[in-house]
Amino acid sequence: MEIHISGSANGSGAPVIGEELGAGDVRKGPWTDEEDELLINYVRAHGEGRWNSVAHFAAGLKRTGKSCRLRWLNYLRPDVRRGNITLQEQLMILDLHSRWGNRWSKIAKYLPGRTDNEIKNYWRTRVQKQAKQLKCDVNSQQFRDAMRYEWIPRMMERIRASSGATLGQHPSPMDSMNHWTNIQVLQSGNHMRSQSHDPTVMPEMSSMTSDSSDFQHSPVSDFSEYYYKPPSNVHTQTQQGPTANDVNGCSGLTNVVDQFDMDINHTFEESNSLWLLGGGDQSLLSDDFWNEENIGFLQQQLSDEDICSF
DNA sequence: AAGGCTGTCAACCGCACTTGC
DNA sequence: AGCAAGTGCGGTTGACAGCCT
Repeated sequence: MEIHISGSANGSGAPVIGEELGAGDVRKGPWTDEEDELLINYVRAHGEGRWNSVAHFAAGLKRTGKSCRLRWLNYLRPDVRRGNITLQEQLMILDLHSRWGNRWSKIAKYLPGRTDNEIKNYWRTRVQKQAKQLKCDVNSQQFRDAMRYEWIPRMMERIRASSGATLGQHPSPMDSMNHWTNIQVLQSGNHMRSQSHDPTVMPEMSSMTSDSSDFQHSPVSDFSEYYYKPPSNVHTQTQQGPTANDVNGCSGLTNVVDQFDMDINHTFEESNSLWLLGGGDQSLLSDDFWNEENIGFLQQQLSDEDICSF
């Protein structure tokens, strides 16, 4: 058995009692500065990927390939952003999660510099906490409705008030959000809330593939639930809920929504660098939507039976 | 001051998927 | 087609800092 005393892997400077080395002399636990340096040097020399070769090429780095990959992607990568999740990012996370569910890596692709791990942690520590505080399940229809019809518009309003002047001349995610919200409001009155859901069940998502599903709609978002358009080679029998036609008799809506999906993806990509990296009001950088004022407001909204009465 | 509690976040684990043979 | 190795992803855990009593 070998005990390691690691350095300040988390920047705290506090010594961390190391852990036992496994059968293969593999180290676990917090990374030391020396290990970080070894890994950085390895990536400089060999590039990303081939993580299982790290232990071979980086002498002294007794980590598994998986551990090295994780350390690099979540911490050492030069473009990793640190610090508070901005209001815009929070909004983006709420929106994308309502569409895709716990597809953290997919969501992370729309938040430059943020890792799936960071977003996942944000969701668990902030959003789920607030859902608990509001006494509703994070996957419940109630919570999703509150998020969609109250929280997101409210966040948009705040962002618009703070950054409208600087964002006004460019397409922004806010424009897409408005587009999206408007469509949903259009639909909300007559159908969506009348559907029965099991609020505790997160719909199965295993049928989705990673990249080809970029423009698919996850059943997690009830908006997409009704307008899900599976790939032509996929049978639709497992798809729950009525089709767009069933719901509103509007055969063109699926196309409208598909077009919107392309819009929002395009817009996000185009504008991310602008509005995330300084295009907006910098005062929002450390803002947090989950403050007392907003939570109080939301509690009030949730206490009303018909929270989307428009 | 000390112990307990809570929130945050880095890291690990297990499983699924992909790729090469 | 089947297998193994490599990689990616999401869930979970554990360490630590800060707050509370």
